[in-house]
Amino acid sequence: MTNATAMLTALGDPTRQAIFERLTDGPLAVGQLADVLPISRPAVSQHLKVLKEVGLVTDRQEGTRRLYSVDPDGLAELRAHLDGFWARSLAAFQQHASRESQNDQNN
Amino acid sequence: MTNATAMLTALGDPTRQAIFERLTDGPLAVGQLADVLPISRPAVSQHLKVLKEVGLVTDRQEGTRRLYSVDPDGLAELRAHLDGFWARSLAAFQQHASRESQNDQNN
DNA sequence: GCTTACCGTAAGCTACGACTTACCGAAGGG
DNA sequence: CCCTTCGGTAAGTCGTAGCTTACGGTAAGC
Repeated sequence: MTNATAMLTALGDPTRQAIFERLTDGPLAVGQLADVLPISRPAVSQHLKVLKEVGLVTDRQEGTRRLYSVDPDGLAELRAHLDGFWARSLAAFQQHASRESQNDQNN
Repeated sequence: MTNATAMLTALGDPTRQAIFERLTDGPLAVGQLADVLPISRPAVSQHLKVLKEVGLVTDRQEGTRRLYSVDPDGLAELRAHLDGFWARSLAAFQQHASRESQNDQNN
């Protein structure tokens, strides 16, 4: 399992999607996320741990609070992986289309 | 839940990731996927159903077999959503950086 | 028309993942 | 120094997602 696939698995949970999407608007503390989301603060911590392990977010201490931000490098890696999907599927589609036109010529 | 987030949730399962990745190399029948993957054929069918519901794959009848392909439009939609994440996180990062330099001037 | 290949769906089981509450540690403020 | 705020971790519960086997249904081949 590559890192990008691990990122996709991490973002598979809707709650983690919501957390990550909030963080794209700027850094947030754990409590701030818990105030907005319909889950408890420990639950938010657990989700943030998963997102951090796959490299999608970063955390830094800010006094007594802990601010989480999206990791641009991680997000870039995920986008690159999706771009790979895109390139290959496009190539496969064009190959299929060319085979189709080949068949049309034969008919 | 937007369609793009539903796609992310669908791709959250590693088996579905494997299925989708295989399909990026070209259309495949259900049995062909089941031969390669370490799960039974009905399990593959169930995964394909999920991927189809969110618009990530398409199916067409080919005689007695059923060929599944990646849906370029669906993949494009997912990429666009990721690009939104990227744009917003970049803007937030730059805003944070500008605030930092502001603070540096004040110190 | 019978058989074979191929596939979707139903029913049921099991494991895991997403919560909760409870507890503890670290950092600041009075 | 307390005390309060803030957050990570442990333990335990519960729902559900993913898998299997079993069955039925359609298209092609002889």
